[in-house]
Amino acid sequence: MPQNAPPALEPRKTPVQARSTATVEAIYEATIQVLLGDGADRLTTTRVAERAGVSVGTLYQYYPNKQSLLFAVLEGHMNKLSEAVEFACEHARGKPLAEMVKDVIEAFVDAKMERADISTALYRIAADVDGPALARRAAQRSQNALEAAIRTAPDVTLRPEKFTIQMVFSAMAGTTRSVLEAGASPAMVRNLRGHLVLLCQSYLAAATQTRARR
Amino acid sequence: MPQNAPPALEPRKTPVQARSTATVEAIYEATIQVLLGDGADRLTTTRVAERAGVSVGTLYQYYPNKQSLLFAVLEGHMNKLSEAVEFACEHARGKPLAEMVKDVIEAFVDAKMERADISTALYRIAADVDGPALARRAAQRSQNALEAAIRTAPDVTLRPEKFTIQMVFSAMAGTTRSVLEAGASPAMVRNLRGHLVLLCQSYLAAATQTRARR
Amino acid sequence: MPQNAPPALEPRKTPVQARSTATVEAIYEATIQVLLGDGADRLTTTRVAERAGVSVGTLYQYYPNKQSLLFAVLEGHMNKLSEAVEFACEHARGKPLAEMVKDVIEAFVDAKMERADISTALYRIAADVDGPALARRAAQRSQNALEAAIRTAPDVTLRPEKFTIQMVFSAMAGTTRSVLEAGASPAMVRNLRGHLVLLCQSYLAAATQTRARR
Amino acid sequence: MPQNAPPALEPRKTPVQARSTATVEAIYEATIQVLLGDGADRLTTTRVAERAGVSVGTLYQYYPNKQSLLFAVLEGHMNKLSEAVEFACEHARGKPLAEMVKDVIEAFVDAKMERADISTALYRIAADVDGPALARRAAQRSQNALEAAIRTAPDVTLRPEKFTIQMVFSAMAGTTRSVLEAGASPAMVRNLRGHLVLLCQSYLAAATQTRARR
DNA sequence: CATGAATGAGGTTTCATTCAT
DNA sequence: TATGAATGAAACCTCATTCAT
Repeated sequence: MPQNAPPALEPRKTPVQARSTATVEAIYEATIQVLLGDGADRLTTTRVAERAGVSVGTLYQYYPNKQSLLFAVLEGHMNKLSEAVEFACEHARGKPLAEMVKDVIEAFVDAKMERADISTALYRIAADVDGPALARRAAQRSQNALEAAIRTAPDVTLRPEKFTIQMVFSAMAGTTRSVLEAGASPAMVRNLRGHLVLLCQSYLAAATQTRARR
Repeated sequence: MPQNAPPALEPRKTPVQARSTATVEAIYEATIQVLLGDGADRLTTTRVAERAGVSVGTLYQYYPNKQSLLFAVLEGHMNKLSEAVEFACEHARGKPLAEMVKDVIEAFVDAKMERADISTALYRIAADVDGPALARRAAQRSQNALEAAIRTAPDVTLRPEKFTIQMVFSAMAGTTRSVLEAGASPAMVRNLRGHLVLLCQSYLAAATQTRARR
Repeated sequence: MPQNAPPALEPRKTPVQARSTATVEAIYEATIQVLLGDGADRLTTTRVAERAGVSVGTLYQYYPNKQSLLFAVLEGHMNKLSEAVEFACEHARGKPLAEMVKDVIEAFVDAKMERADISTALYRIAADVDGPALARRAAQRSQNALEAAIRTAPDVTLRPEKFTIQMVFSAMAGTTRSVLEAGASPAMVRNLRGHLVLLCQSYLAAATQTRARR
Repeated sequence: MPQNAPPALEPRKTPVQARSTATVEAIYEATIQVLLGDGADRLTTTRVAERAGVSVGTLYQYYPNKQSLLFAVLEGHMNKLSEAVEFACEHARGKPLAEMVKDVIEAFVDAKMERADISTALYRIAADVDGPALARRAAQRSQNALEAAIRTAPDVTLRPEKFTIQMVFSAMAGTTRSVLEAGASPAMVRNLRGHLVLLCQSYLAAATQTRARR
C-alpha cells in the first residue's frame, strides 16, 4: 500500500440513508470476514467488496481507500475495548482499589477474548494504518477512565502517578498481547485473567508505597 | 511460467569465499537500513540490493526469497535479545531474587533500547515471517534461562510455577512493547526500566505467596 | 511475497458485458499474432497485451496465467481440427470405405493446411501446456467419429479393431506433422494429401484382411 | 533463451586431452539426466554443471551457450537413430522389399523405444534448438539409406519415387511420435511395431502399383 | 448511485552468462 | 584451466484505484 499524497482516512461520506448505512456495515463486516478467513495478505479491496456483495466501485464510495477501510475496522475494535474498560470503571466507582482493578482487568481480558481471533488478526494490519497512533488514543481513553475511577476508591489515600496508570495499562494490554501471540489455550487465558489481576494489584500497591516512602 | 515449491526460509548457499561473507553481511545490514529509512512497505528486494551495493541476483543467491531475508533479520534481533537475557541470568546466579529480577529486566530493557528503532520496525514485519513462532522460540529460551537462574536464588523456598515465569516474561516483553509503541521519550524509558522491575518483583512475590497459602 | 496455489487453466472470469467479449477475443487473436510474428520464446504476456491493445492487467482478468492463455489457443485450434474431422465423418456416412477415408483425410489435411503456420507454431508451445493431454482428447474425438462412420460403410464386413483406427489417425496426424516440419512446399502438400489417402486406404485394407485370415 | 547475436552451436573447443573428453561427456550425460529427472523447464546450465560435477564456468568452456548444449544432445540422439536405420539398411541389402521394410522399421522402432524417455523429453527441447532443421538432416540420411537399399531388392522392378520414400519415413517417424505422445503402453508399442510394418509395406505396394498403372 | 472492466506501476524472482581469482 | 560469485535484463503477476456506462 503506497502512501504518496496525504491519505484521507475518514469515510468519504456520512451515511444519511438507510441503504447506505447497511452497505457501509456490510463492507465493514466483510473486511473482518476476509481478514479472518483469508488472512491479511489476501485482503484486497476487490475481495472485500465481493464478500460484501457490492462492487469495488461502491466500496470506494464509502471508503476513499484501503487504508481507511482498515482504519475503520481497527478503530471499531479499539473503541469496543475502550468502552468495555470505561463501562467497568463506571461500575466500579466507590469500590476498594483491589476490587476495582479486578473488575477492570477482567472486563478488558474478556472483551479481548470474546473476539480473540479478530484481535490477533488486527495486530497484523495495525502496521499499515498507523495502529500505534490509534492505540495511543484508545489507551488514553482507558487510562483517563481508570484514573478517574481510582480517584473514587475509598482506600486510596495517595493517588498513583500518571505514569503508574500508564504502566498498569501497558502491562494489561502488553501482557495480554504477548500471551495471545504465544498461542494461548483457553486454560492459559483463564490463568492469565487471574494472574494479570494479581500482577496489577501488587504493582499498584508497591508503586504507591514506594511513592509514600519518598 | 513459475513452478510451485515449498518456500524455504533457510539461507540458500553457505559462502565459501571471503568475498561472499561480506556480501551476506552487507545485505543483512542493508535490510535493516531500508527498514529504518524507508519503512516496511518500501522494503523491496530491489531496494535492499541497491542499498547493499549488489545486484538483486546476488541477493537471491543467499536468500531464496524475501521472507527468508526478513526472517534472518528478525531472528538475528531476537537472538541478541535472548542472549542478553541469558547472559544476565548467568551472571545473576546465586543472588537474591529481587536483585536477580532487577538485573535481568534491566538487561532486557537496555538491549531493547539500544536498538529501539530496529525493535519497533521489526514489529511491523513480524507478521510476514511467522513472527509469533519466532517470538515463541525466543521467549522459551529466555524463560528457561530465567527459571534456571531463579532456582539458584538463596531466598527462594517455593519455586514459581512455569506459568508465573511466563507471566513475568510476557509482562516484560509486552509492557516494553506497549510503551515503545506509545512513542516513549527517553525519560519515560528510564521510568519504564525502574517500574518494570518493581512490577515483576512485586508480582513474583505475590504469586509465590499466593501459592504458599494454598 | 507470493502464495502458492494450484495453477488454474480455466479462464478466470466470464465476460458479462459486451466490451469484455471483444477484449477476450482480441487477446486470443493477439496471442496467435505474436506467436506467428515473434516466435514462441518472444511470446510474453506483456507483448500479447500490447498487441491486443490492452494492459497486462486486463489480460490477467481473463486468463489467470500465461499457461491458460496458451492452453486456450491450443485448445481452440485442436477443436477446429476435431470439428473438421467430425464434420467429414458425418457427411461420409453410408459411403464405401475408400471414399470415406478419402473424404476424412482430405478434410483433415485441408483444415491443417488452412492454418499451417499456426499449426507448426503451436507444436512449439504444446510442451508448456500439457499438449499431449490435449492431443489425446482431440485424437479420441476424431477416432470416435471415424469409428462410428466406418460402421456405416456398406462394404465393410469386418469392423476394424480400435487399435487399427488409432493407427490410421496417428499416421494421419503424425505424417502430416513430419511433412510440415520438414518445411513442405505447396506442391508437396498436394502430394501428401493424395498419398496419405493411399496410405490409409491400403493399410486399412491390409489390416482388415490380416484380421480376417486369422 | 533469447537469441540476439548469431549463436554458435558448435562446441567451442575440440577436446584434445583425455580430461576434456571426460568432462564434455559428463556434461552431455548430465544434461540428459537433468532433462529426464527435472524436466525441460528445470534444465538450467547451473543445474547441469552441478550434476556433472563441474562448475558453470567449465561448462561454458566446452559449450558456448545453452543452445549448443541442447543441440549436442539432440544431435547425438538423432545420430543414433540414423545409424540404427543405416545399419539395418546395410544388412537388408538384397532381401525382398517386404522383409527389408520390416527390418528397417523394427530397427527404427526398437532404437526409439530403447530410449523412449529421452525421445519424448527431447521433443520438448527441439523447439529451442531448431529441431526441425536437425530432423530434416537426420531424415535425409535415413531416406538416402533406405532408397539405396531398396535399389538392391530383387523383387522391385519399378523404383519408388523420392516422395514415396519420404512418405514412408514420415509415416514411420510421425506415427511413432504420435503413439508415443499418446502415452503408449508396452503392449501398444508392440502392436505399433507390427502394424507400422504392415502400413508401410501396403503403402509401398500400393504406391508402386499406382505408379505402374500410369 | 452502482457497476466492473480497465489500468499500469511496481514487486518478486530466475537464469544465461561473464570474469576476477 | 577451473571456479563460482556476481550480474541485470526481463519475465510473470498483483491489486489499489478510476471512470465510462
